[in-house]
Amino acid sequence: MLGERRLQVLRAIVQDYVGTEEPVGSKALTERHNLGVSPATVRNDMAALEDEGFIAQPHTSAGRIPTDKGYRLFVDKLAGVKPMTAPERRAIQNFLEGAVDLDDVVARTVRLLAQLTRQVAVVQYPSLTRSTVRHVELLALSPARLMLVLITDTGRVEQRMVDCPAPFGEASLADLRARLNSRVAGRRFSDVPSLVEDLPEAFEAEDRGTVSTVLSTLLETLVEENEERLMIGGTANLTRFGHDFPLVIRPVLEALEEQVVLLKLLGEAKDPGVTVRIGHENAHEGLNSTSVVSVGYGSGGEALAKLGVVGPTRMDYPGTMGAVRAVARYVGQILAES
Amino acid sequence: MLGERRLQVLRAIVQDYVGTEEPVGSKALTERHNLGVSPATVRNDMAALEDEGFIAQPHTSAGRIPTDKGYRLFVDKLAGVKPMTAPERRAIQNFLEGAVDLDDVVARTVRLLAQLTRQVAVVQYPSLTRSTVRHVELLALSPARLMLVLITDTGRVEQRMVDCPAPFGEASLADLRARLNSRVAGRRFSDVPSLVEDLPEAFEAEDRGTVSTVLSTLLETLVEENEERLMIGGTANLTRFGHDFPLVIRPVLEALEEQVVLLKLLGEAKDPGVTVRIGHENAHEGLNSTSVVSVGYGSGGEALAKLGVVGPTRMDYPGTMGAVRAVARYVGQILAES
DNA sequence: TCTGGCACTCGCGTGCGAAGAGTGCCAGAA
DNA sequence: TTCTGGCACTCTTCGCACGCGAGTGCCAGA
Repeated sequence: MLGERRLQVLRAIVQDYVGTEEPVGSKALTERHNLGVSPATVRNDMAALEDEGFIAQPHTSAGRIPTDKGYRLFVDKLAGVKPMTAPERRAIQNFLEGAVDLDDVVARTVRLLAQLTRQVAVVQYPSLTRSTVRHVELLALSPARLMLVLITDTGRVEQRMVDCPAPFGEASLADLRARLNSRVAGRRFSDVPSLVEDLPEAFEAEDRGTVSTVLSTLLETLVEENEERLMIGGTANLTRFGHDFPLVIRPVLEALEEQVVLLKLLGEAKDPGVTVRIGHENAHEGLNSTSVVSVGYGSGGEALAKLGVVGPTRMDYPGTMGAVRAVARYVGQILAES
Repeated sequence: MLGERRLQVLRAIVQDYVGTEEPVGSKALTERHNLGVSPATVRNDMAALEDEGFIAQPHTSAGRIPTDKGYRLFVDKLAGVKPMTAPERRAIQNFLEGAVDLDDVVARTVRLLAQLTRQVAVVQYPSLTRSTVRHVELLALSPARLMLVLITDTGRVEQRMVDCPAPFGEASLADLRARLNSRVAGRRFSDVPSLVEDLPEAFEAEDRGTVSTVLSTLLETLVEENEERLMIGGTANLTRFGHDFPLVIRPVLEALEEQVVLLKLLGEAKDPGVTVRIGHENAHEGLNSTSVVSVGYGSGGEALAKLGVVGPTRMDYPGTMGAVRAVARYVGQILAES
């Protein structure tokens, strides 16, 4: 069992280490924080904290640095979420409000998060399947070639080419478009499969092949694997990683290039609030020396997608969590308005 | 005036330095390349090359490394473009052919270029204004709110919200959509402004305000500044930059984050073929120790946009130029098919 | 349970010397 | 005139020893 003062010592170690990037010793601790006890006492506490695995020494005769477990305790018990100041909130709102379309919203969000947290920002596009259909458009490019365009209420647009098995008349096209929209507009994409399955039956035999092809293209587009997109930014902040950084930065950059990895990373966070995954808690090996702070965002109650930042385990957790939470909130508002 | 052998010496220096990443000395040169002369002779040539500014010594008693001017001479006179091998060409084609939409084409191109050249890849989306209009769609989201969707023949889709000054009936909407498309479909986006300027006159007075609003939104979307988008990838390759890399990588990452900088960078290259900008030839300061190899690509004769790579000045120019040229060619084909 | 003291460890910076790579220059050969 | 071998010189790099200082662990006493 850890006493109250030991927790204070851990908190002080985390704060100092995050600030100075250098192992922190007992003397420095007593000087910078008025713990009311002597360095010797702090040393005893540190020894205990080390036994429990919350802090470690890089080598004998150096100060202590927090372990992943130590950061975990800090995040869970010792620190809250630091709320944004009013000017910061205004700045966020102003910055996001100028966005002209969804791509722009996402791009601005990435920039904003990267600037606020001074870390690498990751923003997922709103999920297709969890959005609702605003409109489905079908365009005839040539008699046997269609373009299918899906538009969500969040402003996301997906388009696909469809090669028809047989020529498809303008009248049939208009018919299909109208039927399709009357069935699915305003409904959730996840309900689309069941809403359209009997649609071919409403058409003449000669058109059924094409209708089926269109529908299967539509359904393929909604498959999990395709629907997830994301944008990252602020990679220049990786250079602030630390002294040993050439070794660390490589795998991180590689992981960031793999969208699959990132999507899994964000997907793992089930918590409705801000989720923090520290160091080895991240399944991906290249990210073992990073922490990921993420949160869901959405226009209504439900989360449409996730956003977050990736940074060194040695990061300002309260501030980062505050920034991530605030940005998510405003992005949700912006999407609801559009 | 430089003799033939001196040029050979320069070529050998560039090749060795690119391979080994280490300053190359006179002895090593004579051993690895059979120049038919002794190290002493090579030393004299090197002294001459140094006087002319083609090579330099990092410090006395080290080998020579090429200067920007040296690379420039190498690229212009001493090396050609190394064509891709047949298997490489097949791999490129296979990789690009699986693309499902334009975003996918661009994303795949970026990955491909990054893998082939092992450098940072940059791909610009096909220019809007230089494409032709496939379709313009107008959707009523609410009585006074429209969504404008532009689709190009390269598969690019742009959407914008339009807030109407007055409610706009379904019939007027269909009318506007039909008139708009009959005027601009199949035409180049750059011609759109002049094609639509008298369109409001065809409508009732009460609808003219809305029509004008729609048109001005349309024209704004075509403004140069908005129309350029790009995607980058392969930033993990920056870690292969060199030993001194922490200092170099930072400004490069920062420059890469600034789309404006990159767009200017690509825009500067006027050459119809592969363009190489070496070190200080790049206007942007952060990129002074990098070279940019770029080329235009397009479905027809005209370049729709640019793509290229950013890497250390110490790069394999012939190979990189070959890869960039080949990828551009295949991307052009893919876009022409879609 | 806390505190002051003390011996101990160990990383880090510094200085020095040897080794090695590479150069510039010169005199002689082709 | 051009190339070549030889030689002295310059610097960088590496290994090593040394001292300093930060920080620890432990112990006896308050």
